[in-house]
Amino acid sequence: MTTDPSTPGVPDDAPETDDLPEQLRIRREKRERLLERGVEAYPVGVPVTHTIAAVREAYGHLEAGQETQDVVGLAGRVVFLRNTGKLCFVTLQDGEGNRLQAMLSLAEVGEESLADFKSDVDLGDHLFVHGRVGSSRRGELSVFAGEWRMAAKSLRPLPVLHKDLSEEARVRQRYVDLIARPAARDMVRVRAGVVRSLRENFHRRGFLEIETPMLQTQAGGATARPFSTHMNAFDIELFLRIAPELFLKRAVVGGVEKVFEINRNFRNEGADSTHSPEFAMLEAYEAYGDYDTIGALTQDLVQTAAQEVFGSTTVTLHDGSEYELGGEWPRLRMYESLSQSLGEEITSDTSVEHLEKLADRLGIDLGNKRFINHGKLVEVLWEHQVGDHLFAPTFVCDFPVETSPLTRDHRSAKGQVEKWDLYVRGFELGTGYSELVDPVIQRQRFEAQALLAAAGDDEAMRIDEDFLAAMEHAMPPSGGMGMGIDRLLMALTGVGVRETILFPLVKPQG
RNA sequence: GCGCCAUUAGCUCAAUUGGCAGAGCAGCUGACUCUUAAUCAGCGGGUUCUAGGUUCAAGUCCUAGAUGGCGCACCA
Repeated sequence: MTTDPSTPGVPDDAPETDDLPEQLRIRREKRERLLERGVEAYPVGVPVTHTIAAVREAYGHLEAGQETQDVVGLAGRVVFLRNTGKLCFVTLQDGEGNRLQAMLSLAEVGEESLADFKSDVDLGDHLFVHGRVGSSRRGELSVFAGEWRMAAKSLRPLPVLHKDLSEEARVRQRYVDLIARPAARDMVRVRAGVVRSLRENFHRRGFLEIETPMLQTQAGGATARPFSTHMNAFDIELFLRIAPELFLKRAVVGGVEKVFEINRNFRNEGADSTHSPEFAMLEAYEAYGDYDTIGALTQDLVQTAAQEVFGSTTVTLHDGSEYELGGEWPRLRMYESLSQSLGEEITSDTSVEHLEKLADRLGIDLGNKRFINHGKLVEVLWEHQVGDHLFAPTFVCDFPVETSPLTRDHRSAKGQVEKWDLYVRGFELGTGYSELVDPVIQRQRFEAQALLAAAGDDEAMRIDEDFLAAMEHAMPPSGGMGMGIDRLLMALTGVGVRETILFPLVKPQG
Protein backbone atom coordinates (compact mmCIF):
# COMPACT_ATOMS: atom_id res chain seq x y z
CA MET A 1 0.00 0.00 0.00
CA THR A 2 1.62 3.18 -1.11
CA THR A 3 -1.44 5.36 -0.90
CA ASP A 4 -4.12 6.42 1.52
CA PRO A 5 -6.41 3.40 1.85
CA SER A 6 -9.57 5.44 2.28
CA THR A 7 -9.07 7.18 -1.04
CA PRO A 8 -5.84 6.04 -2.64
CA GLY A 9 -4.26 8.94 -4.41
CA VAL A 10 -7.37 11.04 -4.13
CA PRO A 11 -7.44 14.14 -1.97
CA ASP A 12 -10.89 14.45 -0.42
CA ASP A 13 -11.39 17.92 -1.84
CA ALA A 14 -10.04 17.18 -5.32
CA PRO A 15 -12.26 19.27 -7.60
CA GLU A 16 -10.90 17.75 -10.80
CA THR A 17 -10.33 14.18 -11.80
CA ASP A 18 -7.22 15.03 -13.80
CA ASP A 19 -4.85 14.02 -11.03
CA LEU A 20 -6.39 10.62 -10.47
CA PRO A 21 -4.54 7.46 -11.34
CA GLU A 22 -5.49 6.48 -14.86
CA GLN A 23 -7.73 3.56 -13.98
CA LEU A 24 -9.78 5.55 -11.48
CA ARG A 25 -10.19 8.43 -13.91
CA ILE A 26 -11.34 6.18 -16.73
CA ARG A 27 -13.98 4.50 -14.60
CA ARG A 28 -15.35 7.86 -13.53
CA GLU A 29 -15.56 8.80 -17.19
CA LYS A 30 -17.47 5.60 -17.92
CA ARG A 31 -19.94 6.50 -15.21
CA GLU A 32 -20.38 9.90 -16.80
CA ARG A 33 -20.96 8.29 -20.18
CA LEU A 34 -23.71 6.12 -18.73
CA LEU A 35 -25.41 9.15 -17.24
CA GLU A 36 -25.11 11.11 -20.48
CA ARG A 37 -26.91 8.27 -22.28
CA GLY A 38 -29.67 8.54 -19.70
CA VAL A 39 -28.66 5.26 -18.07
CA GLU A 40 -28.37 5.03 -14.32
CA ALA A 41 -24.99 3.92 -12.99
CA TYR A 42 -26.63 3.09 -9.65
CA PRO A 43 -30.28 2.19 -10.30
CA VAL A 44 -32.59 1.73 -7.34
CA GLY A 45 -32.93 -1.89 -8.34
CA VAL A 46 -32.78 -4.45 -11.11
CA PRO A 47 -35.46 -7.10 -11.83
CA VAL A 48 -33.71 -10.15 -10.45
CA THR A 49 -35.72 -13.36 -10.76
CA HIS A 50 -33.12 -15.94 -9.78
CA THR A 51 -29.96 -16.16 -7.76
CA ILE A 52 -26.82 -17.49 -9.37
CA ALA A 53 -26.95 -20.42 -6.99
CA ALA A 54 -30.56 -21.18 -7.94
CA VAL A 55 -29.72 -21.25 -11.65
CA ARG A 56 -26.74 -23.51 -11.01
CA GLU A 57 -28.95 -25.78 -8.92
CA ALA A 58 -31.78 -25.96 -11.43
CA TYR A 59 -29.78 -26.14 -14.66
CA GLY A 60 -26.48 -27.68 -13.64
CA HIS A 61 -27.40 -30.85 -15.48
CA LEU A 62 -27.54 -29.26 -18.97
CA GLU A 63 -25.21 -30.81 -21.46
CA ALA A 64 -22.83 -28.88 -23.67
CA GLY A 65 -24.72 -26.96 -26.32
CA GLN A 66 -28.11 -27.60 -24.73
CA GLU A 67 -30.37 -24.56 -24.57
CA THR A 68 -33.66 -23.94 -22.76
CA GLN A 69 -36.43 -21.42 -23.29
CA ASP A 70 -36.42 -20.56 -19.57
CA VAL A 71 -35.76 -16.87 -19.07
CA VAL A 72 -34.05 -15.52 -15.95
CA GLY A 73 -32.90 -12.14 -14.65
CA LEU A 74 -29.88 -12.24 -12.43
CA ALA A 75 -27.18 -10.00 -11.07
CA GLY A 76 -23.66 -10.35 -9.76
CA ARG A 77 -20.24 -8.80 -9.65
CA VAL A 78 -18.20 -9.01 -12.86
CA VAL A 79 -15.12 -11.13 -12.16
CA PHE A 80 -14.15 -12.18 -15.69
CA LEU A 81 -14.66 -10.38 -18.95
CA ARG A 82 -13.85 -11.71 -22.40
CA ASN A 83 -14.95 -9.53 -25.25
CA THR A 84 -14.52 -11.35 -28.54
CA GLY A 85 -15.90 -9.18 -31.29
CA LYS A 86 -19.54 -10.09 -31.79
CA LEU A 87 -19.83 -12.45 -28.82
CA CYS A 88 -18.92 -11.35 -25.29
CA PHE A 89 -18.49 -13.50 -22.22
CA VAL A 90 -18.86 -12.18 -18.70
CA THR A 91 -18.70 -14.11 -15.44
CA LEU A 92 -20.80 -12.89 -12.53
CA GLN A 93 -20.09 -13.75 -8.91
CA ASP A 94 -22.39 -13.58 -5.89
CA GLY A 95 -21.42 -12.92 -2.29
CA GLU A 96 -20.76 -16.57 -1.56
CA GLY A 97 -18.46 -16.89 -4.55
CA ASN A 98 -20.95 -18.71 -6.79
CA ARG A 99 -20.27 -17.83 -10.40
CA LEU A 100 -22.25 -17.94 -13.60
CA GLN A 101 -21.33 -16.95 -17.12
CA ALA A 102 -23.44 -14.75 -19.35
CA MET A 103 -23.02 -14.57 -23.11
CA LEU A 104 -23.95 -11.46 -25.05
CA SER A 105 -24.17 -11.96 -28.78
CA LEU A 106 -24.61 -9.31 -31.44
CA ALA A 107 -27.63 -11.20 -32.72
CA GLU A 108 -29.45 -11.07 -29.37
CA VAL A 109 -28.56 -7.74 -27.79
CA GLY A 110 -28.04 -5.65 -30.91
CA GLU A 111 -25.14 -3.60 -32.17
CA GLU A 112 -25.55 -0.54 -29.97
CA SER A 113 -26.08 -2.41 -26.71
CA LEU A 114 -23.12 -4.68 -27.38
CA ALA A 115 -20.87 -1.72 -28.15
CA ASP A 116 -22.00 -0.03 -24.91
CA PHE A 117 -21.32 -3.21 -23.01
CA LYS A 118 -17.78 -3.39 -24.32
CA SER A 119 -17.02 0.22 -23.58
CA ASP A 120 -18.78 0.68 -20.24
CA VAL A 121 -18.60 -2.59 -18.30
CA ASP A 122 -15.50 -3.28 -16.21
CA LEU A 123 -14.27 -5.96 -13.89
CA GLY A 124 -15.79 -5.25 -10.49
CA ASP A 125 -19.09 -3.76 -11.71
CA HIS A 126 -22.38 -5.19 -10.52
CA LEU A 127 -24.18 -6.29 -13.66
CA PHE A 128 -27.71 -7.43 -14.41
CA VAL A 129 -28.41 -9.76 -17.30
CA HIS A 130 -31.71 -11.10 -18.61
CA GLY A 131 -32.06 -14.02 -20.98
CA ARG A 132 -32.39 -17.73 -21.60
CA VAL A 133 -30.53 -20.35 -19.60
CA GLY A 134 -28.39 -22.78 -21.53
CA SER A 135 -25.04 -24.40 -21.82
CA SER A 136 -22.32 -23.08 -24.10
CA ARG A 137 -20.81 -25.29 -26.78
CA ARG A 138 -17.92 -25.79 -24.41
CA GLY A 139 -20.32 -26.91 -21.69
CA GLU A 140 -20.31 -23.80 -19.49
CA LEU A 141 -23.67 -23.08 -17.88
CA SER A 142 -24.65 -19.64 -19.17
CA VAL A 143 -27.32 -17.04 -19.54
CA PHE A 144 -27.81 -16.16 -23.20
CA ALA A 145 -28.50 -12.54 -22.51
CA GLY A 146 -30.97 -10.53 -24.53
CA GLU A 147 -30.48 -7.55 -22.29
CA TRP A 148 -27.92 -6.18 -19.84
CA ARG A 149 -28.00 -3.32 -17.34
CA MET A 150 -25.50 -1.74 -15.05
CA ALA A 151 -26.53 -2.62 -11.47
CA ALA A 152 -23.74 -0.61 -9.77
CA LYS A 153 -20.65 0.86 -11.41
CA SER A 154 -17.33 0.21 -9.66
CA LEU A 155 -15.02 3.20 -9.72
CA ARG A 156 -11.98 1.27 -8.62
CA PRO A 157 -10.27 -1.67 -10.29
CA LEU A 158 -10.45 -5.12 -8.77
CA PRO A 159 -7.13 -6.57 -7.62
CA VAL A 160 -5.64 -9.50 -9.50
CA LEU A 161 -7.89 -12.43 -8.66
CA HIS A 162 -5.26 -15.06 -9.31
CA LYS A 163 -2.97 -13.98 -6.51
CA ASP A 164 -3.80 -13.34 -2.87
CA LEU A 165 -3.75 -9.79 -1.64
CA SER A 166 -0.86 -8.88 0.63
CA GLU A 167 -1.65 -9.51 4.29
CA GLU A 168 -1.88 -5.82 4.99
CA ALA A 169 -4.23 -5.12 2.10
CA ARG A 170 -6.47 -7.99 3.19
CA VAL A 171 -6.99 -6.46 6.58
CA ARG A 172 -7.17 -2.80 5.57
CA GLN A 173 -9.57 -3.44 2.71
CA ARG A 174 -11.44 -6.50 3.87
CA TYR A 175 -14.29 -5.77 1.46
CA VAL A 176 -11.86 -6.33 -1.42
CA ASP A 177 -10.44 -9.39 0.30
CA LEU A 178 -13.98 -10.80 0.51
CA ILE A 179 -14.51 -10.31 -3.20
CA ALA A 180 -11.16 -11.77 -4.15
CA ARG A 181 -10.38 -14.57 -1.71
CA PRO A 182 -12.60 -17.58 -1.08
CA ALA A 183 -11.00 -18.26 2.31
CA ALA A 184 -12.01 -14.76 3.44
CA ARG A 185 -15.62 -15.41 2.45
CA ASP A 186 -15.54 -18.79 4.17
CA MET A 187 -14.26 -17.32 7.42
CA VAL A 188 -17.24 -14.98 7.71
CA ARG A 189 -19.61 -17.90 7.34
CA VAL A 190 -17.63 -20.27 9.55
CA ARG A 191 -17.52 -17.69 12.30
CA ALA A 192 -21.24 -17.00 12.04
CA GLY A 193 -21.88 -20.75 12.13
CA VAL A 194 -19.71 -21.27 15.20
CA VAL A 195 -21.33 -18.43 17.13
CA ARG A 196 -24.76 -19.70 16.16
CA SER A 197 -23.83 -23.22 17.28
CA LEU A 198 -22.64 -21.92 20.65
CA ARG A 199 -25.84 -19.94 21.19
CA GLU A 200 -28.10 -22.79 20.17
CA ASN A 201 -26.21 -25.21 22.39
CA PHE A 202 -26.69 -22.89 25.37
CA HIS A 203 -30.35 -22.39 24.55
CA ARG A 204 -30.91 -26.15 24.37
CA ARG A 205 -29.41 -26.37 27.86
CA GLY A 206 -31.71 -23.69 29.24
CA PHE A 207 -29.12 -20.91 29.55
CA LEU A 208 -30.24 -17.30 29.17
CA GLU A 209 -28.14 -14.88 27.16
CA ILE A 210 -27.75 -11.46 28.75
CA GLU A 211 -25.72 -8.34 28.02
CA THR A 212 -23.71 -6.72 30.78
CA PRO A 213 -22.03 -3.31 30.83
CA MET A 214 -19.16 -2.48 28.53
CA LEU A 215 -18.64 0.89 30.20
CA GLN A 216 -17.70 0.31 33.80
CA THR A 217 -16.58 2.56 36.64
CA GLN A 218 -14.11 -0.14 37.56
CA ALA A 219 -12.77 -2.71 35.13
CA GLY A 220 -12.78 -6.06 36.91
CA GLY A 221 -13.04 -9.79 36.39
CA ALA A 222 -9.57 -10.30 34.93
CA THR A 223 -6.01 -9.15 35.37
CA ALA A 224 -5.36 -6.81 32.46
CA ARG A 225 -4.85 -3.15 31.70
CA PRO A 226 -8.11 -1.51 30.63
CA PHE A 227 -8.86 1.24 28.13
CA SER A 228 -10.16 4.34 29.87
CA THR A 229 -12.50 7.04 28.68
CA HIS A 230 -14.39 10.00 30.08
CA MET A 231 -18.11 10.45 30.55
CA ASN A 232 -19.08 14.09 30.20
CA ALA A 233 -22.50 14.00 31.85
CA PHE A 234 -21.21 12.62 35.17
CA ASP A 235 -17.69 13.99 34.68
CA ILE A 236 -16.17 10.67 35.68
CA GLU A 237 -13.54 8.35 34.28
CA LEU A 238 -14.96 5.15 32.84
CA PHE A 239 -13.28 1.99 31.69
CA LEU A 240 -14.07 -0.37 28.86
CA ARG A 241 -14.63 -3.77 30.33
CA ILE A 242 -11.86 -6.33 30.40
CA ALA A 243 -14.31 -9.13 31.32
CA PRO A 244 -18.05 -9.49 32.04
CA GLU A 245 -17.48 -11.83 34.98
CA LEU A 246 -18.43 -9.63 37.91
CA PHE A 247 -21.73 -8.62 36.31
CA LEU A 248 -22.64 -12.12 35.23
CA LYS A 249 -22.12 -13.21 38.85
CA ARG A 250 -24.38 -10.42 40.03
CA ALA A 251 -26.98 -11.88 37.67
CA VAL A 252 -26.51 -15.35 39.20
CA VAL A 253 -26.96 -13.84 42.68
CA GLY A 254 -30.22 -12.35 41.43
CA GLY A 255 -31.45 -15.73 40.24
CA VAL A 256 -30.40 -15.88 36.60
CA GLU A 257 -28.90 -19.23 37.41
CA LYS A 258 -27.80 -20.46 34.00
CA VAL A 259 -26.48 -17.50 32.11
CA PHE A 260 -24.09 -16.69 29.30
CA GLU A 261 -22.85 -13.72 27.33
CA ILE A 262 -21.07 -13.50 23.99
CA ASN A 263 -19.67 -10.02 23.59
CA ARG A 264 -16.58 -7.90 23.23
CA ASN A 265 -13.83 -7.36 25.81
CA PHE A 266 -11.15 -4.71 25.51
CA ARG A 267 -7.61 -4.98 26.83
CA ASN A 268 -5.03 -2.25 26.47
CA GLU A 269 -2.12 -4.55 25.79
CA GLY A 270 0.00 -5.80 22.94
CA ALA A 271 -1.43 -6.88 19.61
CA ASP A 272 0.08 -9.85 17.79
CA SER A 273 -0.97 -12.97 15.95
CA THR A 274 -2.85 -14.28 18.99
CA HIS A 275 -3.98 -11.04 20.65
CA SER A 276 -6.34 -8.31 19.51
CA PRO A 277 -7.14 -5.24 21.65
CA GLU A 278 -10.83 -5.95 21.22
CA PHE A 279 -11.86 -9.56 21.16
CA ALA A 280 -15.07 -11.53 21.40
CA MET A 281 -15.52 -13.47 24.60
CA LEU A 282 -17.94 -16.11 25.75
CA GLU A 283 -18.58 -16.43 29.47
CA ALA A 284 -21.09 -18.75 31.11
CA TYR A 285 -22.14 -19.48 34.69
CA GLU A 286 -24.11 -22.41 35.96
CA ALA A 287 -25.52 -22.42 39.47
CA TYR A 288 -25.01 -25.70 41.28
CA GLY A 289 -22.31 -26.66 38.85
CA ASP A 290 -18.55 -26.68 39.42
CA TYR A 291 -15.38 -26.72 37.35
CA ASP A 292 -16.00 -30.31 36.33
CA THR A 293 -19.51 -29.76 34.99
CA ILE A 294 -18.46 -26.55 33.29
CA GLY A 295 -15.47 -28.34 31.77
CA ALA A 296 -17.74 -30.99 30.31
CA LEU A 297 -19.95 -28.20 28.95
CA THR A 298 -16.96 -26.48 27.37
CA GLN A 299 -15.77 -29.64 25.68
CA ASP A 300 -19.23 -30.16 24.25
CA LEU A 301 -19.50 -26.55 23.06
CA VAL A 302 -16.30 -26.89 21.04
CA GLN A 303 -16.97 -30.37 19.74
CA THR A 304 -20.56 -29.59 18.78
CA ALA A 305 -19.48 -26.42 16.99
CA ALA A 306 -16.90 -28.39 15.01
CA GLN A 307 -19.45 -31.05 14.22
CA GLU A 308 -22.16 -28.58 13.16
CA VAL A 309 -19.93 -26.33 11.10
CA PHE A 310 -17.47 -28.81 9.60
CA GLY A 311 -19.37 -32.07 10.01
CA SER A 312 -16.58 -33.61 12.08
CA THR A 313 -14.56 -33.13 15.24
CA THR A 314 -11.47 -33.73 13.13
CA VAL A 315 -10.87 -30.31 11.63
CA THR A 316 -8.68 -29.43 8.67
CA LEU A 317 -6.48 -26.46 9.40
CA HIS A 318 -5.39 -23.68 7.10
CA ASP A 319 -2.05 -25.37 6.36
CA GLY A 320 -3.81 -28.58 5.31
CA SER A 321 -3.01 -30.51 8.48
CA GLU A 322 -5.70 -32.21 10.52
CA TYR A 323 -6.41 -31.59 14.18
CA GLU A 324 -8.38 -33.92 16.42
CA LEU A 325 -10.89 -32.27 18.74
CA GLY A 326 -12.94 -35.37 19.44
CA GLY A 327 -13.02 -37.68 22.45
CA GLU A 328 -12.52 -36.97 26.14
CA TRP A 329 -9.91 -34.29 26.67
CA PRO A 330 -7.30 -35.29 29.25
CA ARG A 331 -6.92 -33.43 32.55
CA LEU A 332 -3.45 -32.53 33.66
CA ARG A 333 -2.85 -31.27 37.18
CA MET A 334 -0.52 -28.29 37.21
CA TYR A 335 1.54 -29.11 40.31
CA GLU A 336 1.72 -32.80 39.45
CA SER A 337 2.83 -32.29 35.86
CA LEU A 338 5.33 -29.64 36.88
CA SER A 339 6.75 -31.89 39.60
CA GLN A 340 7.00 -34.76 37.16
CA SER A 341 8.85 -32.70 34.55
CA LEU A 342 11.25 -31.28 37.14
CA GLY A 343 11.85 -34.58 38.87
CA GLU A 344 11.10 -33.06 42.25
CA GLU A 345 7.96 -32.41 44.26
CA ILE A 346 6.56 -28.88 43.87
CA THR A 347 3.73 -27.97 46.23
CA SER A 348 2.02 -24.83 47.41
CA ASP A 349 4.59 -24.85 50.23
CA THR A 350 7.60 -24.67 47.91
CA SER A 351 9.35 -21.41 48.71
CA VAL A 352 9.64 -18.45 46.35
CA GLU A 353 13.42 -18.62 46.76
CA HIS A 354 13.55 -22.23 45.65
CA LEU A 355 11.26 -21.59 42.67
CA GLU A 356 13.43 -18.67 41.61
CA LYS A 357 16.47 -20.92 41.81
CA LEU A 358 14.72 -23.47 39.59
CA ALA A 359 13.78 -20.79 37.07
CA ASP A 360 17.35 -19.55 37.03
CA ARG A 361 18.67 -23.07 36.49
CA LEU A 362 16.27 -23.51 33.54
CA GLY A 363 17.42 -20.26 32.01
CA ILE A 364 14.06 -18.52 32.43
CA ASP A 365 14.46 -14.75 32.47
CA LEU A 366 12.43 -13.34 35.35
CA GLY A 367 13.91 -9.89 34.92
CA ASN A 368 10.84 -8.42 33.29
CA LYS A 369 8.34 -10.16 35.50
CA ARG A 370 7.33 -7.77 38.18
CA PHE A 371 5.42 -8.59 41.36
CA ILE A 372 6.64 -12.14 41.38
CA ASN A 373 5.11 -14.50 43.93
CA HIS A 374 4.71 -18.22 44.45
CA GLY A 375 1.75 -18.52 42.09
CA LYS A 376 3.27 -16.57 39.24
CA LEU A 377 6.52 -18.52 39.57
CA VAL A 378 4.71 -21.85 39.44
CA GLU A 379 2.80 -20.75 36.35
CA VAL A 380 5.95 -19.48 34.63
CA LEU A 381 7.77 -22.71 35.39
CA TRP A 382 4.80 -24.79 34.29
CA GLU A 383 4.47 -22.96 30.98
CA HIS A 384 8.16 -23.44 30.28
CA GLN A 385 8.23 -27.10 31.30
CA VAL A 386 4.80 -28.31 30.22
CA GLY A 387 2.54 -25.73 28.63
CA ASP A 388 4.79 -24.87 25.73
CA HIS A 389 4.83 -28.52 24.68
CA LEU A 390 1.08 -29.16 24.83
CA PHE A 391 -0.57 -29.71 21.46
CA ALA A 392 -3.63 -31.94 21.86
CA PRO A 393 -6.66 -30.43 23.64
CA THR A 394 -5.93 -30.55 27.37
CA PHE A 395 -7.53 -29.25 30.54
CA VAL A 396 -4.81 -28.01 32.86
CA CYS A 397 -6.22 -28.16 36.38
CA ASP A 398 -5.75 -26.75 39.86
CA PHE A 399 -3.82 -23.51 39.80
CA PRO A 400 -2.03 -21.64 42.60
CA VAL A 401 -4.38 -19.42 44.59
CA GLU A 402 -2.42 -16.17 44.22
CA THR A 403 -3.11 -15.79 40.52
CA SER A 404 -6.79 -16.69 40.64
CA PRO A 405 -8.55 -14.20 42.92
CA LEU A 406 -12.07 -15.12 41.77
CA THR A 407 -11.75 -18.89 42.10
CA ARG A 408 -12.69 -20.98 45.13
CA ASP A 409 -10.12 -22.93 47.12
CA HIS A 410 -9.65 -26.50 46.05
CA ARG A 411 -11.88 -28.90 47.94
CA SER A 412 -8.86 -31.08 48.84
CA ALA A 413 -5.56 -29.57 47.66
CA LYS A 414 -4.18 -26.90 49.95
CA GLY A 415 -3.03 -23.63 48.38
CA GLN A 416 -4.69 -24.48 45.08
CA VAL A 417 -7.92 -23.40 43.45
CA GLU A 418 -10.46 -25.27 41.36
CA LYS A 419 -9.56 -23.80 38.01
CA TRP A 420 -8.70 -25.21 34.60
CA ASP A 421 -7.19 -23.67 31.53
CA LEU A 422 -8.03 -25.31 28.25
CA TYR A 423 -5.01 -25.57 25.96
CA VAL A 424 -5.60 -26.26 22.28
CA ARG A 425 -2.78 -26.34 19.74
CA GLY A 426 -0.49 -24.85 22.34
CA PHE A 427 -2.46 -21.75 23.19
CA GLU A 428 -4.96 -21.02 25.91
CA LEU A 429 -8.44 -21.30 24.50
CA GLY A 430 -10.52 -20.93 27.64
CA THR A 431 -10.68 -21.15 31.39
CA GLY A 432 -13.13 -22.49 33.94
CA TYR A 433 -13.64 -22.25 37.69
CA SER A 434 -15.52 -23.51 40.61
CA GLU A 435 -16.52 -19.96 41.44
CA LEU A 436 -15.51 -18.33 44.69
CA VAL A 437 -18.82 -17.47 46.35
CA ASP A 438 -17.70 -16.84 49.95
CA PRO A 439 -17.89 -13.03 50.22
CA VAL A 440 -15.50 -12.88 53.16
CA ILE A 441 -12.76 -14.78 51.35
CA GLN A 442 -13.54 -12.80 48.20
CA ARG A 443 -12.90 -9.59 50.13
CA GLN A 444 -9.58 -10.97 51.38
CA ARG A 445 -8.58 -11.88 47.83
CA PHE A 446 -9.41 -8.37 46.64
CA GLU A 447 -7.40 -6.90 49.49
CA ALA A 448 -4.39 -8.97 48.45
CA GLN A 449 -4.84 -7.69 44.92
CA ALA A 450 -5.14 -4.14 46.21
CA LEU A 451 -1.75 -4.50 47.86
CA LEU A 452 -0.25 -5.49 44.51
CA ALA A 453 -1.99 -2.53 42.89
CA ALA A 454 -0.64 -0.21 45.57
CA ALA A 455 2.81 -1.58 44.84
CA GLY A 456 2.37 -0.51 41.23
CA ASP A 457 0.94 -3.58 39.51
CA ASP A 458 -1.46 -1.88 37.11
CA GLU A 459 -3.01 -5.20 36.14
CA ALA A 460 -4.02 -6.12 39.66
CA MET A 461 -7.70 -6.12 40.54
CA ARG A 462 -9.30 -3.40 42.65
CA ILE A 463 -11.73 -3.90 45.51
CA ASP A 464 -15.21 -3.82 44.01
CA GLU A 465 -17.58 -2.94 46.87
CA ASP A 466 -20.73 -3.18 44.79
CA PHE A 467 -19.75 -6.66 43.64
CA LEU A 468 -18.95 -7.69 47.20
CA ALA A 469 -22.32 -6.40 48.36
CA ALA A 470 -23.95 -8.58 45.74
CA MET A 471 -21.93 -11.59 46.87
CA GLU A 472 -22.94 -10.92 50.47
CA HIS A 473 -26.51 -11.62 49.38
CA ALA A 474 -25.24 -15.17 48.69
CA MET A 475 -24.39 -16.57 45.30
CA PRO A 476 -25.19 -20.27 44.91
CA PRO A 477 -22.27 -22.63 44.36
CA SER A 478 -21.47 -22.33 40.67
CA GLY A 479 -19.21 -23.29 37.84
CA GLY A 480 -18.12 -20.67 35.35
CA MET A 481 -16.18 -20.63 32.11
CA GLY A 482 -14.76 -18.20 29.61
CA MET A 483 -13.58 -18.78 26.07
CA GLY A 484 -12.24 -16.45 23.41
CA ILE A 485 -14.41 -16.64 20.30
CA ASP A 486 -11.59 -15.45 18.06
CA ARG A 487 -9.33 -18.07 19.54
CA LEU A 488 -11.95 -20.75 19.07
CA LEU A 489 -11.96 -19.84 15.38
CA MET A 490 -8.18 -20.03 15.38
CA ALA A 491 -8.33 -23.46 16.96
CA LEU A 492 -10.89 -24.67 14.44
CA THR A 493 -9.22 -23.24 11.33
CA GLY A 494 -5.55 -22.65 12.11
CA VAL A 495 -5.46 -19.04 10.93
CA GLY A 496 -4.17 -15.98 12.85
CA VAL A 497 -6.46 -13.86 15.00
CA ARG A 498 -6.58 -11.02 12.46
CA GLU A 499 -8.03 -13.41 9.91
CA THR A 500 -10.80 -14.50 12.28
CA ILE A 501 -11.85 -10.91 12.94
CA LEU A 502 -13.56 -9.36 9.95
CA PHE A 503 -12.39 -5.83 10.66
CA PRO A 504 -9.48 -5.98 13.10
CA LEU A 505 -8.03 -2.78 14.48
CA VAL A 506 -5.17 -1.59 12.27
CA LYS A 507 -2.83 1.27 12.86
CA PRO A 508 -3.66 4.28 10.73
CA GLN A 509 -1.12 4.94 8.02
CA GLY A 510 1.02 8.05 7.96
C1' G B 1 8.80 -1.99 24.53
C1' C B 2 13.52 -4.44 21.93
C1' G B 3 15.74 -6.79 17.50
C1' C B 4 15.62 -8.43 12.30
C1' C B 5 13.34 -7.97 7.49
C1' A B 6 10.15 -5.48 4.07
C1' U B 7 7.63 -1.03 1.54
C1' U B 8 8.68 0.08 -6.41
C1' A B 9 2.42 1.08 -11.66
C1' G B 10 -4.65 -0.23 -9.86
C1' C B 11 -2.95 -5.59 -7.90
C1' U B 12 1.20 -9.24 -7.32
C1' C B 13 6.23 -8.71 -7.80
C1' A B 14 11.49 -7.91 -10.52
C1' A B 15 15.60 -4.37 -11.10
C1' U B 16 23.28 -7.42 -11.18
C1' U B 17 28.69 -3.43 -8.36
C1' G B 18 25.50 3.14 -7.05
C1' G B 19 24.82 4.19 -13.89
C1' C B 20 18.26 5.35 -18.92
C1' A B 21 12.65 2.07 -13.35
C1' G B 22 10.67 -3.34 -15.62
C1' A B 23 7.23 -7.91 -16.02
C1' G B 24 2.48 -10.48 -15.48
C1' C B 25 -2.44 -9.34 -14.64
C1' A B 26 -5.46 -4.87 -14.88
C1' G B 27 -6.21 -0.23 -18.30
C1' C B 28 -6.57 2.27 -23.37
C1' U B 29 -6.98 1.66 -29.17
C1' G B 30 -7.87 -1.97 -32.94
C1' A B 31 -9.10 -7.33 -34.68
C1' C B 32 -12.00 -11.72 -33.52
C1' U B 33 -19.71 -15.19 -32.70
C1' C B 34 -17.84 -20.43 -27.85
C1' U B 35 -14.28 -17.70 -24.49
C1' U B 36 -13.27 -19.35 -19.53
C1' A B 37 -6.20 -16.40 -15.91
C1' A B 38 -9.09 -16.09 -24.06
C1' U B 39 -5.74 -14.81 -28.11
C1' C B 40 -3.21 -11.30 -31.56
C1' A B 41 -1.21 -6.16 -32.81
C1' G B 42 -0.21 -1.43 -30.84
C1' C B 43 -0.18 2.32 -26.70
C1' G B 44 -0.30 4.61 -22.08
C1' G B 45 0.41 4.29 -16.75
C1' G B 46 5.69 5.78 -11.37
C1' U B 47 6.17 11.33 -5.23
C1' U B 48 10.47 3.74 -6.01
C1' C B 49 6.61 4.92 1.94
C1' U B 50 8.14 10.11 4.04
C1' A B 51 11.94 13.84 5.38
C1' G B 52 16.95 14.86 5.31
C1' G B 53 22.12 13.46 3.90
C1' U B 54 26.53 11.33 0.91
C1' U B 55 27.63 11.29 -4.48
C1' C B 56 29.00 13.58 -11.08
C1' A B 57 24.92 10.07 -10.40
C1' A B 58 20.56 6.91 -5.25
C1' G B 59 14.98 2.18 -5.94
C1' U B 60 20.07 0.75 -4.36
C1' C B 61 24.49 3.80 0.52
C1' C B 62 23.81 6.80 5.53
C1' U B 63 20.37 9.19 9.47
C1' A B 64 15.50 9.91 11.38
C1' G B 65 10.41 8.79 11.00
C1' A B 66 5.74 6.00 9.17
C1' U B 67 3.33 1.36 8.12
C1' G B 68 3.58 -3.97 7.78
C1' G B 69 5.66 -9.02 8.76
C1' C B 70 8.57 -12.23 11.92
C1' G B 71 11.15 -13.23 16.61
C1' C B 72 11.60 -11.82 21.90
C1' A B 73 8.95 -9.47 26.10
C1' C B 74 3.82 -8.73 28.08
C1' C B 75 -0.94 -10.92 27.71
C1' A B 76 -6.02 -14.21 26.65
